[in-house]
Amino acid sequence: MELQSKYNPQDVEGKWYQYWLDHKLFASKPDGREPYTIVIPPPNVTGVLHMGHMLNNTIQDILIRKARIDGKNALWVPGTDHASIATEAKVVNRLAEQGIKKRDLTREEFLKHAWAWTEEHGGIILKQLRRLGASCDWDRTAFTMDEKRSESVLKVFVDLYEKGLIYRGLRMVNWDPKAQTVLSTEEVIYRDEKSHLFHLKYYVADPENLTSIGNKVSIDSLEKEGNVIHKDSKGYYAVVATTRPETIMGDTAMCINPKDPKNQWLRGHKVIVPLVGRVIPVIEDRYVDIEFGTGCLKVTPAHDVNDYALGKTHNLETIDIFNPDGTLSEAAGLYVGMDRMDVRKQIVIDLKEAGLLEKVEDYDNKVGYSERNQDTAVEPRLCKQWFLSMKHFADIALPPVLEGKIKFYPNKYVNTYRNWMENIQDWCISRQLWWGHRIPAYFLPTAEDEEEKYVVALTPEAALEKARQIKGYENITIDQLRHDEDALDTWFSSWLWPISLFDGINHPGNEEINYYYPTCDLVTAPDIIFFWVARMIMAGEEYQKDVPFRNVYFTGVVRDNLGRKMSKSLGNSPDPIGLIEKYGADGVRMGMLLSAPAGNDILFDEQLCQQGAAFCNKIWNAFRLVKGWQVDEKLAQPDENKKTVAWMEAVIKTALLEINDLYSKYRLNEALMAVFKLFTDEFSGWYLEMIKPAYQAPIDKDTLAATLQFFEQLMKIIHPFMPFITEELYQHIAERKDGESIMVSPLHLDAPTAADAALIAQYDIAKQIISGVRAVRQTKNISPREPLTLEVVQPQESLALQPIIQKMAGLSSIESVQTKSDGTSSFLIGTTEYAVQLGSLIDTEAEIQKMEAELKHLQGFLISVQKKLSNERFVQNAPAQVVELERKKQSDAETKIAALTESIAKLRG
RNA sequence: GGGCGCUUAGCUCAGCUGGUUCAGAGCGUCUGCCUUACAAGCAGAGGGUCGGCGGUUCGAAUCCGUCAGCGCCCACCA
Repeated sequence: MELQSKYNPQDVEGKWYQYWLDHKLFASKPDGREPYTIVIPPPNVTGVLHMGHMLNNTIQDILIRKARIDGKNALWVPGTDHASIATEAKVVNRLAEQGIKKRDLTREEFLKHAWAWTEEHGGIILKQLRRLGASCDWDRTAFTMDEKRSESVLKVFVDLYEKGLIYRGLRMVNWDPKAQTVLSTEEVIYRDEKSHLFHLKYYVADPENLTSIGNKVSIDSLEKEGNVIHKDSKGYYAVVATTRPETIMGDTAMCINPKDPKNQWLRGHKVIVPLVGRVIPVIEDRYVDIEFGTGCLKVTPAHDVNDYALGKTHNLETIDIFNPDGTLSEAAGLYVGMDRMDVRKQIVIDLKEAGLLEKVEDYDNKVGYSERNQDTAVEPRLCKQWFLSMKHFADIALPPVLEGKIKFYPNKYVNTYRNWMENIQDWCISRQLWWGHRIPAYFLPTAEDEEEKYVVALTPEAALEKARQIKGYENITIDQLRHDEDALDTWFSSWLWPISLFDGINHPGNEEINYYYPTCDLVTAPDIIFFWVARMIMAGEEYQKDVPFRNVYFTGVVRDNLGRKMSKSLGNSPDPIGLIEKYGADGVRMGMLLSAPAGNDILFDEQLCQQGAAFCNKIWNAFRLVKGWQVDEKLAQPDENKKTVAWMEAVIKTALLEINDLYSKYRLNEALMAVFKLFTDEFSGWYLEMIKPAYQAPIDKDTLAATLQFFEQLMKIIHPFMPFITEELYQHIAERKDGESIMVSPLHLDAPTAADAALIAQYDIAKQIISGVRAVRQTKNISPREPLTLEVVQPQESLALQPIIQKMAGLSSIESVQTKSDGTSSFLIGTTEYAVQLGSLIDTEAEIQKMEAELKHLQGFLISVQKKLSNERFVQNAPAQVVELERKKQSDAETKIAALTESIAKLRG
């Protein structure tokens, strides 16, 4: 068949993907082979593919396909995540566009909308992954909220509750006023912000008593003691520095450090909250930093974690001044109904007007934002939530990583992991959301002032049974049970992923979980190391008593070529599908990977995709060349071809060994580079040129057969990186039966031998000679077609590979000589000199200059070596090998210098 | 405030336990070629005192100290 001179990915990619699907080539079932399993980090079900996914999934696909080529039973399980906060927010937004408010809907109505949204947008991302060539076993596609996964989640909740690890408690938690739900500590991202430190006046409520403290009788004497006393026309006041003036309505104390000399005068007094007018006590606690601000801290127990702790210690009243949506509540008394951010602006104006604002300073502080919703600051809030006690999980999840049962690539994340585990906090797992797994807890009817009572059970019926065992509730009915309204944190389902995908929670010890678990590699971004990676290890140890994966490959952040993070607002993120259409999936895969060392950020440059596309074209054309050769069945294989075939075989074996080693270290970009060089330089640049028959001349059948075999091996080696073009050419190399595929055709090569290494060394010298001659042509401006004669000066042994060198360097002959002729340009390979006869083309002066430059360099080199060797301590202390090497360097340099000196002298005549 | 990592050619990066695989690769640059597979190509060339300083050593890109710059993670200083 006729092949076009340009490779067109569009012609083949769709075709082969469909072929793989039709023949179920991605499918895996447990069998006798070694399993190789990856579970996909489930993308948001309603998300679209971005460059991070491209990188991440390209890597997974490479690993999976490599495992298939290695003959393993490879399984890549796909799926999506319900992403409760993000998805619920999207649904709420869409409803808002239609004029529907979430709070006007029942839970059931809302969920109907949410499922509709999921079905509409769900799975787009998985379709997009197919364009990339992702070889997932699609029949296994799972969803964190499908039946099996949901059942697993609820079972685990009940189990952990029964083990006493899940509890319900009143805690200061992080509240997202926009999504109106609580978040875990991990979901809060702190950002540096330029803000202000407002210095507010808190007037002393009982100034008449100021001078009667202890033995002090006058303000003067107080000041002499080091007190810093503020006074204006309205009286004495303390200055409190705060970044959040809008919270003063919640102040229930002011706190000083008992050791603070500046503020002794305030001890035991009361101050007045500005604007609010409430009188609050001055309390003392060593928590307060004497150096910060004025050393006076306003205490707002309802809205600050530290203040909450202070409030507990000092028995302070807690005034919650915010509504769940971040507006001010009735309890605030002022600014009721206004948003907290607006209040901040307004209260500053009002404080200033009232003369209660001493000054404003610029101040850099950190403000927490929801990881999923980065435009609304998180509010600390006191409320009752479900928590998972983490100490036990840290205890079981830390050892496997520290002991190396799980390896991290790059290894530096082990420290991060350990640090987190050692300072673990309990995990707040409830969310005030509807889209998610509803918490299987059921509240019993109680009186207003009575503490809440509840039971935890898989079903309402089971809950009823449990409830009836509680004293006083023997006759309760199912309608009287109130199912908890809250849903679970999304990660509470994701952490079971490697188990729940094989139904290991619902059916422990089933065939699939036994075969596929633990999975082999996890490929993910480091920003979810705590959210997901750590917790999967916890769940794995808890429920399977084994690690969920052996290796974790952390990818970097995809940035643009200026090093900026890709973001929608910058518009610097290319459309992945657009890239695939432009460069082909193979080209984009190569482009992604070329600059992606494990764990380093990748600076994505579209130009790299171009390089990938160019490589495809290179492969394509190499195949075109081979396919175009006419074979002459009667032609005997020339010796040099036989040798070159042996050499190529050695090269491939050697390269494969290196490539496999790079795979094992997850240095995939380097593996790809090695593959690229193997094909481009060794195979195309050298091998094919060496065996290429003269124009329109036939090739012998043995060489052709060997070449096709190499081609097939090379396609298998390249396949993990570039699945489409390799499948296309694999099918062209020989007749393939329907259903056969390169993907499931394992490649096994023997390790290279010493003889292979010797052969490679021999060809290396030949290549150097060829390059030497080409360099002479270049500098002398001689056409590659102009036949030349090469002289080998005083060869120590007969020149190997002479016919090949002649052909590749365009030489008419190669002669051994004792002294080189006049009119030659020469170069050294090792200690042997090679001279190209140039006749009248020779520029003697230029030759002399070139040689003198080299001579000078060699002399300098010789001096440094001699210096080393004349150093007694070096000769004594250095290993014999090293000294020997230096001696060899010395004698080689001397030989070369002698030859050069002689040549120069001769040229000079 | 604590911890981790990085700094090598114009760019992106390799250089593991100190010594010819020690100064490398790819891309880019420059030069010459439309050579009958490929101009998305071929051939050739130039380019770095390995962030600064100090130390250990016969010998340092490599080990130690220190300084500078960059990045990441964690932490309740309002």
